[in-house]
Amino acid sequence: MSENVEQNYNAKKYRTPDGVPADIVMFTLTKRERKTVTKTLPLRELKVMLIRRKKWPCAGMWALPGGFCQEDESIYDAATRELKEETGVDGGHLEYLGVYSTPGRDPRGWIISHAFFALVEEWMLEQRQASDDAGEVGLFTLQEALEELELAFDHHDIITDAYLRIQQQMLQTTIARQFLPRHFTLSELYQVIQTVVPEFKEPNFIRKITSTRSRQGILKEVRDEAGNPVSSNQYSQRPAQLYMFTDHEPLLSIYT
Amino acid sequence: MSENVEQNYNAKKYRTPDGVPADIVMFTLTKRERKTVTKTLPLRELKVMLIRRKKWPCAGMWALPGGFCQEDESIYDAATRELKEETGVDGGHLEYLGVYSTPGRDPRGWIISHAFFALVEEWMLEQRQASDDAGEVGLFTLQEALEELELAFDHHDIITDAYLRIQQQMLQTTIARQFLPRHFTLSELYQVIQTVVPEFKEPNFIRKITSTRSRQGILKEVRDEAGNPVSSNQYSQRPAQLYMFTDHEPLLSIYT
DNA sequence: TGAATAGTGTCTGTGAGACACTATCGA
DNA sequence: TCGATAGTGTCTCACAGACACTATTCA
Repeated sequence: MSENVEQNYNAKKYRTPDGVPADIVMFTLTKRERKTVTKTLPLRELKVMLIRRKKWPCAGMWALPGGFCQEDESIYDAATRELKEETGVDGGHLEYLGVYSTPGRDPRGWIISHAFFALVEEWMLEQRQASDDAGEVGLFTLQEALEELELAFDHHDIITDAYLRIQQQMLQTTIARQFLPRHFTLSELYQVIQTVVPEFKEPNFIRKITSTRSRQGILKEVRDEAGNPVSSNQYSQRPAQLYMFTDHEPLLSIYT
Repeated sequence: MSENVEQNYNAKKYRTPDGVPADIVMFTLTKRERKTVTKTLPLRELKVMLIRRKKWPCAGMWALPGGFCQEDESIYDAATRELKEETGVDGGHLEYLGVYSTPGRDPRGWIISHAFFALVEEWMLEQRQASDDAGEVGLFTLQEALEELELAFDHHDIITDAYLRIQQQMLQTTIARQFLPRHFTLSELYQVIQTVVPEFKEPNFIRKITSTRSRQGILKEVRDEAGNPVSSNQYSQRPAQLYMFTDHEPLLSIYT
């Protein structure tokens, strides 16, 4: 019974885990300008950063970046530290995903891994590629990562879960802002959503999002000092109204 | 760097955690018949089960039931096992909540706790109250647990998080089914939602939920073999149509 | 002028929301 | 007949969804 375990508890009297790492699924949205006669939206792709392992176990296989948690930090602290070590940046979106603890998942012993996912900008990962102790680093599309690569440990499961989670978050929260500049056009927003969630189809997207009720205050138009709407023609011939996210996160319900 | 840690990894060469417990926030919806002249809905209250600790640390304080994870099981297995030990039942809703790892959260050492929440029926907890090795067991409303009791470790945080999570899940998934019989009336459903999320107010609940579009197929009417609608007057003079949940879980989006 | 993207006009159908009204049954 | 819950009638307004149309800019 749990109470007996607790009342007799004494560190090292029982078998304890051999390590508690934090592994991070680092997503980025790459953006490549297209060479066309007229202005167009850039191509965007959702990619995940992996490193090729050099040592046992799983030498030569691709794995998530991560590292062991230390006694004087929380798991979240460890993930923050790893993210900074890998990208050179603190800040950005870092969110807990879950725990992976199936017995035998790591040949080194009883290793309980905590997965996070991070949304980072592409240039942050380029720094990482320059660092030398890193080993080989790669940016892969989700399809490549999940269907073509040989992944270490249970990282295939972790990436699958992270992909599902980021898709859900993309539709239910405003994390799209992590992949956009502060001011953006509705086409850009739509493109970001569709890049992460290809199933998302809204033919009347602009219509719906600009009708006050349904956007529920998550967006507002950008206006200059004089109160005039601000638009941009960076990606199109005709200038498009710029929008920004508000601080409001709506509460969804299946019953309303 | 994480790679160096990994390449030199050797169990017990580094400081490792002193234990990885699973703690469970067991919610139940109590149901008490009211003595009135005519039939009425029962009173319902959301409660959480706590046990009073008998030993150091936090002796005498109220704590979440839980126990240490063993090497040959996953954290989820450990939670399942604990849930069964506490309630005598396997099955029911058990869901991962998160990890609690702030340094110093447990005076016994480096203890990383994994929290779950479970939705159980009241009678399952009564069995637990009968078992003797258990120590004192109590069922408390959320307000009592969070504002009046002295809680062990960081269990106040865990219960707060679990409460927010169950409220979110109540509105965004069909976990309400865990608190209802297979066939139920819309008043019962509304009451269950309101018990868990008091802020939820829908004056036209029946109207909205019975209009095909907005209920999105999560509910369907109960019909008998002949295809006639089935109703019940268990809680009201006038019989009410019975409904049941379908297997459909709708996908919500802030953008549609 | 044509290509490419940004938006609007307009119509139909349907849900939201409010509020008063009727229905059913048993005490 | 009254109390208590279940459910409907009806009205207004706003949004959803479709589709054709106009607007803006630059090569």
